[in-house]
Amino acid sequence: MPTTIHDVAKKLNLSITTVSRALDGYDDVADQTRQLVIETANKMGYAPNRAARQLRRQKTDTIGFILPSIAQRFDEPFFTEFISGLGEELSRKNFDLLVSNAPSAEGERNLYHRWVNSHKVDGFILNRVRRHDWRVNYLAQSGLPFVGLGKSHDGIDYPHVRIEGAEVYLRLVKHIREHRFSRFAFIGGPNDLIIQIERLRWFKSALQKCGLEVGQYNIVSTDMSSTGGYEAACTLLSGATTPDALLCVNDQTAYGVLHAAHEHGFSVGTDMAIAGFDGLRASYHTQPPLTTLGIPVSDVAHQLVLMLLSKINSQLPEAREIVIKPELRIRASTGG
Amino acid sequence: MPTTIHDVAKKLNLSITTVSRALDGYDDVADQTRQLVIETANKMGYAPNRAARQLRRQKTDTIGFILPSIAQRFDEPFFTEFISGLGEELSRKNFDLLVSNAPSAEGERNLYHRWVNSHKVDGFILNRVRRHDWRVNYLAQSGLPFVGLGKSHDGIDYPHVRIEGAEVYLRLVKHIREHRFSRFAFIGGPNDLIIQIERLRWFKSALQKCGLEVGQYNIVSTDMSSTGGYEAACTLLSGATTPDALLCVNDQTAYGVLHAAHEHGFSVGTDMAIAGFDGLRASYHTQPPLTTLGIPVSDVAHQLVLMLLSKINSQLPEAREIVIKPELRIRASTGG
DNA sequence: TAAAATTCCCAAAACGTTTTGGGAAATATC
DNA sequence: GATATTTCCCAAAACGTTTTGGGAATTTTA
Repeated sequence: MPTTIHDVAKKLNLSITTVSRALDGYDDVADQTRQLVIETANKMGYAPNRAARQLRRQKTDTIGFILPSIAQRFDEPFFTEFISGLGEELSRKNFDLLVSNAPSAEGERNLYHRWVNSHKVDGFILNRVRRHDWRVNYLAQSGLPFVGLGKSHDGIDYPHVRIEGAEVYLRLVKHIREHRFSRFAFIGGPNDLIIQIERLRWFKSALQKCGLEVGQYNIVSTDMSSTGGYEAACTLLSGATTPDALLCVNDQTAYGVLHAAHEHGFSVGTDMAIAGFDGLRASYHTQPPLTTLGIPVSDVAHQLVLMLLSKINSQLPEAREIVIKPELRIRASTGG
Repeated sequence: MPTTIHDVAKKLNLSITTVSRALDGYDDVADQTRQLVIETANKMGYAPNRAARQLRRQKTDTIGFILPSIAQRFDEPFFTEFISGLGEELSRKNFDLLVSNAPSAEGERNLYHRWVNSHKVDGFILNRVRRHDWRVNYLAQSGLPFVGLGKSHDGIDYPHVRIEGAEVYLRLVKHIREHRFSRFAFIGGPNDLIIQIERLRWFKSALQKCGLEVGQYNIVSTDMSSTGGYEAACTLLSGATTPDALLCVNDQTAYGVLHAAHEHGFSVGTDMAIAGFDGLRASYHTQPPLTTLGIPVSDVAHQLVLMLLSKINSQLPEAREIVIKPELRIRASTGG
């Protein structure tokens, strides 16, 4: 049986009110008393019962992250880094992180409903935002605070982090051109994903600025897994005229593409250029090391947490949008 | 304001007791009434307030997982798969998963204390168990249920999953020998980690059975990250007589080792054999694809959850130990 | 028909906090 | 010396459930 506030009060012959207020730092308790309370509370190993506090305060000091059901496979290091970043910042603020992964689209919906209705979290962090995202609409209507990595086109205003990669994408394409690669292809993800929409736009725009054509057939769609990338690249590289510069929507996809390229006998970096997006740590150790556009995943997670917490603690808008520019990391996979 | 049980009761002119019992499936409420209650509760979007229920029931329906502080970098796909497995099984049982990552050894200790004292979780799942593990001692003494992946040598009995890899390790070594590799080295992790102890033992025993010597200098210790593996391999491969068969304590380490091998001009699979352990999905897409001993990470996580829940719900011992044998997955990195 | 058993429901207590609205003692002000 | 102010503390209510211990109808049994 853990010690309760009653135990502490009894031992000191004080009321539970005083103990509570002493620990919470109210100024209507004598310094001497406060010292005593804090000491004995520590000595007795007292920690407030979370459920009782939540019930009384009507907040949970917990925020929720539900892994989107598109990422069924869940083998993406991106999420590990992201979740880790969330956890870091949250624990610094004495908040907890409740995670769950949705088994299906329907299951995902249920999870959100349950967590909202049963008051389980004070707010949500969204990831893999879609063009029209029911989560955004649902949460906005429910009134629960939330922030997102990416902004949906639903006309709803919410604090978010946005990646601005147009400029750096142009630099990437120019760099690849300098190494005499010219037949570009884009290995993308689901079409309604914000990151897909944006990254594909940057790709197209960069090619255009370099005076290159991009045929529709050179833009393929995957589920953004390594296997998805592998399969897409296999078909792409089996055609008569094959592309020689494969730009991927994320690093994960690029891993599969690398595999396929090797299997088809290409020498990546000389015969062919391959690049990713995200800058996962693992990308440094691929063979050859992968050129990629690095996003400071942990920082992004930190920022999202900070935005969410300030939204929770007050209604003040603070920063509505944080813009982050990726970093071009040139490695051997594009000729170095 | 979410709807409470009072709202439902008032709308139906029933007592909250009856509503509560109807929803909980007690048999002292008329079928007709129950139907009505369930219907209107659904229609009103009622979900029991978690905090209130927890407070009254004295359980949280939440289990905790704290990422060990050794894995600071947190970029290991192993954990993503593992956490995902935990989440899957838990949500199936209507439990939640609270995660946190410890910033330091001290921070880790504090987290456990806080979660235990404030009654935040009904149980813990341990990972990266050490030979002498304070977590095991602390939790056992606190009386909170817990299970672990691996068993510490503290003489404390707790339900756990154990990997039994001696036999399959021998098969791995034999396979590598058949491809004419003979100078073995082991790229391991911290010395007091159970997985390091076990895997190193299997390594040594397999070599012995094949009539091979293993010099002490051919066993190196890393932090089990890709970078750790990279650095260890770099020193190893800079020596006068270099090993030609590098067996790694896990896949993550092997990724770095692969990188180092390529950098030193070796052709992995012909000049040199490299193998991992864990069977991460990503290992299929390395160059060359990595030979590894596969562990069904999701299954392991499921089993751990089941053991923990049965421990929580009753004191019955059920299964005290589940033994799992890795699967030998031969790929090109050891000559195919 | 009376007693016993069953069916269906409910009022009140409890879980462990925080917050409200004072109130007694000590100190300061006139 | 009397009043006003400050200092320090506390009893009780509240948060939204679940559980306890009946109790009033209704049905069955004798």
